[in-house]
Amino acid sequence: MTQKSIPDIVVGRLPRYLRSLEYMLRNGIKTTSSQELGESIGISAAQIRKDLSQFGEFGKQGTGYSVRYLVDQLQAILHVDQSWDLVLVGIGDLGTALATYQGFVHRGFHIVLAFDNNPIKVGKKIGGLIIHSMDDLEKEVSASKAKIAMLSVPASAAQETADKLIKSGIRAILNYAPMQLIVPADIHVEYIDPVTKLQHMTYYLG
Amino acid sequence: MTQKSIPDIVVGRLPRYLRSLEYMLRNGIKTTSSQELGESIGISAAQIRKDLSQFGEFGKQGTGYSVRYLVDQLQAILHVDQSWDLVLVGIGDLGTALATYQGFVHRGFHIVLAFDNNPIKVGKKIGGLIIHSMDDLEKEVSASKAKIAMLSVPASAAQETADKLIKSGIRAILNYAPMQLIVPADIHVEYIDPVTKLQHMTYYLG
DNA sequence: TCCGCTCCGTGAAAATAACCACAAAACAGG
DNA sequence: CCTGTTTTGTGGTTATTTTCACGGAGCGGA
Repeated sequence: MTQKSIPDIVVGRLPRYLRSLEYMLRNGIKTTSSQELGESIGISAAQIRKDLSQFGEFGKQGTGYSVRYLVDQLQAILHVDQSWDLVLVGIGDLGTALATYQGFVHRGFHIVLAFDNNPIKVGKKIGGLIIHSMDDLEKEVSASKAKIAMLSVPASAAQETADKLIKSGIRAILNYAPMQLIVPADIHVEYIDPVTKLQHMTYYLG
Repeated sequence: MTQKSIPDIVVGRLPRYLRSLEYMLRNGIKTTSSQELGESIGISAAQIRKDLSQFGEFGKQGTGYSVRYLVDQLQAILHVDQSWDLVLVGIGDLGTALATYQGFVHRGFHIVLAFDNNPIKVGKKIGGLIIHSMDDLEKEVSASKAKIAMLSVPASAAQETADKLIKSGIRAILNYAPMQLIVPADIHVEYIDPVTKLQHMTYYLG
């Protein structure tokens, strides 16, 4: 079946398919087609069929895809048919927003540990979590089963913090700090930098 | 010279080059090479040279690139050698974080208008801005010179809000709502959905 | 049952993107 | 002014990604 590895660019599209399909599911749409799904997310129908075919045959000719079934399959492929624990490091304005954001829980991601190095914040509660000292990071993270961290510390502290997280067993980092992290090859990093996105758009605004 | 249009994927890398170069500039590094720049952001040297060559010749053989000069050039290419006004719609936890985030101002983006439809919030101040009612959105945005909006409203309100923004002269939207927007071809939209990024990573975490 | 539509999965083709490798420019040291 | 080293910009090649287009399965109606 899928012995040779799937291109990362294909994997990156699957969450977008899933998001749109989950929306259909909530709205009671039972069946869809590659055509319809493609139009809803701005991707060609052929592309969607090709992407999905990398993982198996999920549709029926003449009918299309069962939304429920395809959601289940994509969740399994992306391993989001289980709940994931998250670690949150850096409880500034952004970290606070992340800690209280309801969208994570609804989609299977639970923040279980929060850290900040500001002594005034340590011990306080945020979104049901006690803020721990950065000094306890390695101990606490190692003791947890979290494999994913969200990093919302200042750029100047990001690399150092990432190193500690990796040493503590973290395997994937969602980095909100506006800088590139240097990590071992088996650690996955994704970046969220709104300014980078804005600058991409200003190119076209002439 | 560069009459035929530059691939979007190339444009998307320029902000990353710029970010790294600005970091070098702050640290007093006067000169760099495609090799060094590439290593700092995990992109091949050949790729960087090829990308830059789409816009002109910025380096010197044997020497490399003047960091200062290349920063200036990239800023001009991306049109971030000027300040840009932003509109922020949706002042929940995330919107609040965006309103107070210092990283925008430092990199030339100024939030000039903030909107929320919650009457309790309207009239209050956030990060030096008065929160306006959503009812005044079209009037206020049309009167401003902002061309870019950040959208941090609930998914259910995103499309409707985007439509109003576009009607008011907005040409680019940074969408934080976890849903695809349907917009005219000449409107630019970029998406920030952390859950999508997390799901991309869980694929590899098996 | 047969016909007309729909729509998947896929091999082949086309289009894009990334990489390689080299001529030539820059410069430092003798 | 010559030599050795560095590093750009780029034509050519390779690799990846997207699109095309078609056989055939599914389904509904007559």
